[in-house]
Amino acid sequence: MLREMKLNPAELERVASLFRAFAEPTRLAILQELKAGERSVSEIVDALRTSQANVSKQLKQLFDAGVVSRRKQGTQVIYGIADEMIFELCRMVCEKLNRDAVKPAELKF
Amino acid sequence: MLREMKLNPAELERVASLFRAFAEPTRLAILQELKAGERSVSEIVDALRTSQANVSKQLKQLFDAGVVSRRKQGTQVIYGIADEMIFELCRMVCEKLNRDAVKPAELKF
DNA sequence: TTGATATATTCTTATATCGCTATAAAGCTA
DNA sequence: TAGCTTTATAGCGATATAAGAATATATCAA
Repeated sequence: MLREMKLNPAELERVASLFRAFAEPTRLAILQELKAGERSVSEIVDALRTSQANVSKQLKQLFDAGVVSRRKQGTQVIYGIADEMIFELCRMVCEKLNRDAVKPAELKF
Repeated sequence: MLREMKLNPAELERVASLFRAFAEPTRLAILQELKAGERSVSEIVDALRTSQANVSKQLKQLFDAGVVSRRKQGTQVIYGIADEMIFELCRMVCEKLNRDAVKPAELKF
């Protein structure tokens, strides 16, 4: 028997919170880098155009949201995707944007 | 031939912007109301625990994001879901939260 | 131990946004 | 027209957060 209930405020906040992890261009850029495979923080910094401190901070948010995983390797910290559903989400969002757009250029995460 | 490209900053901002529409509990609560069918603004206000001004503002954000549709009916404005993909997104997010959780209570949008 | 490298954290500033109150605008109806 | 209802908007205070600069922490090498 399927429940068809409305989420309470606390549950809505948890859902909103996970969406919030994807609601920022820098974090999406990080996820794009990790799509090809695991990366150390400095590799991500080199690939993006922002500071190491900022990358570290955004990675922490992604980690706390359960979006990325990490492991220490000597002095480095290697980050990876914790759940592939992330890319399915991004794909669906891009598809919607492409449907809505007046066709400027197709987006594909 | 499938493109496997990285989105540029402007494209990432568009994707982030759509995620942002879902990154707020009040807007999710509105979407939950609309899940059962079209609603006027005042019907939504009655269902939620916030002001008419706030509902109106959040509806505007959802509308601008292409998430809800609207039509005037006399003095009322009737809002509805513009794209059912929304619920698929919410479903996937809830499923991930349920996977991650130490099983407090299953979420289902 | 000293120094170098890699990552995280703290502090600060700037900006965005949530929600409130008050008000405006638009459409009915008497 | 006047008054009522419905919705939208403007202005405000409080809070959140993105990003930079500086600093702290940890690991490794010499």
